[in-house]
Amino acid sequence: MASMSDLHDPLLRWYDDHARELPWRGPQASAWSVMVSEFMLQQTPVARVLPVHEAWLARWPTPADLAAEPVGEAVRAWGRLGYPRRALRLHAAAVAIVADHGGEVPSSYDDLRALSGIGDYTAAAIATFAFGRRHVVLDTNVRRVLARVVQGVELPAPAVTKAEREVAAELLPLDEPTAATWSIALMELGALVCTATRPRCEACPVRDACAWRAAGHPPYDGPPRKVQTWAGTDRQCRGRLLAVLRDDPGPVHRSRLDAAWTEEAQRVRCLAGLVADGLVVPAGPDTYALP
DNA sequence: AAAACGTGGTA
DNA sequence: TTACCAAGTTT
Repeated sequence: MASMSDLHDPLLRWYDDHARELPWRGPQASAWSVMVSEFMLQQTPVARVLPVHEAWLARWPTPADLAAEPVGEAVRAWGRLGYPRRALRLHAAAVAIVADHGGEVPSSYDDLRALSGIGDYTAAAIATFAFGRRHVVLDTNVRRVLARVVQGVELPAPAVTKAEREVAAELLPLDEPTAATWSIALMELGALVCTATRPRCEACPVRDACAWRAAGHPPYDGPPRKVQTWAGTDRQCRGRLLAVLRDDPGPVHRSRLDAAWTEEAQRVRCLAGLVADGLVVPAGPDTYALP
């Protein structure tokens, strides 16, 4: 069993030396900037978030700025980040922040958690990284790092377990600012060194305390991890249809959507789904637009 | 509790 | 080229 100092001191020191400079990090970043980044980073790599985040903050520097616009503008500005419902939810969260929190991003976990699009991870992340609160921040990076270093396995279980949460809670430093740095350092290590494939163990600051390394890097042997299919799926169809709307300034005729996806039954079903989700609105007898 | 939900980079 | 993966949330 590794002692606390075997992990904490080397990792905190490593973060101090190797942390990337990102626009949503550091004392100059607003809570809103942090919140926008967390929405965009849900399942989307940093490199693709960077330019969209910058444009977003330039256009909507506060929640009130976004809340004042039609939600369709948020969907359009979301661009090709993927999972466009996140844009809907971010807009809804901005509206709620104006209505219920005086236009300021709330600082408590519970208030954050109550906003649309904010689950356990994002609430903890915003409370921690924007406000310095002390919460367990358990994202895919942290889970992987702890699975390896503490549990000695290559990858964590498909879903978060109680044991995992307990390990993370025990390791979280008591001091608030240190807890925040610890969490972001764990995430950074997972993103840069302790990666899902081909981890750079030789560059790892906690390799001497790593249970997975000590065990000889045994391969993952848990339940099979499901692979997302893509070609021909509703997800791809929805993406195509929404791209047509997004790339055109005004309402578009149904024929434009028909041209984007040949299989009719699926196209009709997906368009109905987009409308039901609030990502698309009928704008006339045969035209559609962003909301 | 499992499935749905986008997109593009990398090996 | 196919497979895997990327700071999850919702139903």
